[in-house]
Amino acid sequence: MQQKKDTSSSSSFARDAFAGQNTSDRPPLVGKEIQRLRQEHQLTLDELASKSGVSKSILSQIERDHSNPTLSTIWRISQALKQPLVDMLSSGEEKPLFEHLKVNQTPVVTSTDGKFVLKILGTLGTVSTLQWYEFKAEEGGILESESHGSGSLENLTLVSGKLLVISGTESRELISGETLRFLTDSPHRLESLGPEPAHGFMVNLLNSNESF
Amino acid sequence: MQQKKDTSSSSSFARDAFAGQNTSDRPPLVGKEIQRLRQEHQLTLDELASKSGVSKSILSQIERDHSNPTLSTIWRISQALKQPLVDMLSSGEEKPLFEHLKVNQTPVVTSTDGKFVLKILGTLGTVSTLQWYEFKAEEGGILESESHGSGSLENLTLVSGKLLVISGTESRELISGETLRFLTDSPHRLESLGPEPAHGFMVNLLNSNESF
DNA sequence: AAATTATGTTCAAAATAATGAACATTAGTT
DNA sequence: AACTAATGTTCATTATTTTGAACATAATTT
Repeated sequence: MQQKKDTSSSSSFARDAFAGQNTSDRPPLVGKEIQRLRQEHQLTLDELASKSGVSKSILSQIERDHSNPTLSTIWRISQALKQPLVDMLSSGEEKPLFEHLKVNQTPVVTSTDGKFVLKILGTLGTVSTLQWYEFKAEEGGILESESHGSGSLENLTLVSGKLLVISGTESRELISGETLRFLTDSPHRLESLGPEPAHGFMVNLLNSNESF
Repeated sequence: MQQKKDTSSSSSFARDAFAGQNTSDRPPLVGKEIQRLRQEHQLTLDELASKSGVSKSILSQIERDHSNPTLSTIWRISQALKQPLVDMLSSGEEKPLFEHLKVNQTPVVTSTDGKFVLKILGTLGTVSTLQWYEFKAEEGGILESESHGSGSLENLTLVSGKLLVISGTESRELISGETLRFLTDSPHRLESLGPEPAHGFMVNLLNSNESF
């Protein structure tokens, strides 16, 4: 309806609201990524405009981060470029190609008796949480865990040794090479039966959000 | 192209452009999800408004999908609700992460020379796909992989041996006990440097390229 | 070089998202 | 019930995005 008298009109956005790099305290800047994808697809602004239904003028501005696009606009662009919307947004934030954890940087959890050692290899948390570990336990080593919340799932793979798994009232014995999945709604316990040390991997899916 | 005039004030958006469910041919409807999160945090519209800096009137409309929010608006809301922006967009429509666990569609990763052995420990697929493996590779064993799709993440932990990881133009050398995470947007390659066989664990988060 | 074509950028106008205040509705009290 | 307080919705206005057309700038052809 009404326009700023200021003739610099369209560029106020970038300077005022989103100036600078995306230091994760600002909305993601999608411009460069959109431009990259467009050029990768060998499309001109005109072509992308007709494919997406978004005018080429606003495409031009969005690519230069001179506009704060609407959800529907971003979505139409993402469709035309066959790129998941979510990817387009997150790729604005630059992520390092490698993350290299040295031996002493890997978090280790040890049971009270020192016989059960759990190395936390990675975690990933968003809606639900994912964690994975390597574990080593000499004979008699025991790991006790509380419930991880309803719907949480534990996946154990034994590389060597023997392991007794007790969850709630049930129990299983695992031998080398076997994998076991079970719900961790209730407290559970791992016990190395020996004689050789138990060694294996564990992947846990923790259900953080109740929903449904 | 997009919208007609339709004089009836502010609600033309939902009816004309976004009516109905998000059947993945429309932009995601974030309203319900935002409302859910707000209520989960026990916030009123007023409180969320002051926390996020977004006016409560537009919050009300967004929650009812009567407005097509701007990227910066969605972002400010996501910040106030401590929810990754990307999650808010994708969780609008998709199901909970672990409904059913199927051991199916095991990804085909073939060692070129037979010296690299991948044991598939588990897979879990929904919005994004999770796979984990144990691997063993004698000296000189090479595993080549294509890109797993944008946003995919590979997590390698080496239990023993030496491993050379090349992704795109960069490379790293892993020794026993170390962990490496990297994006697998581009083709990548693992090579066992020996002399003892490389043995380790791998967790892959694959980004499914559909939806939105 | 001039003319033509292809591509990207700016301009004024129209559409619509965002705001603050008034209004409506529910929930809790007297 | 009537009153109040709390919360959510609509209204009028303002601020911005989006559009289509005009403009600018290369790149190619004549």
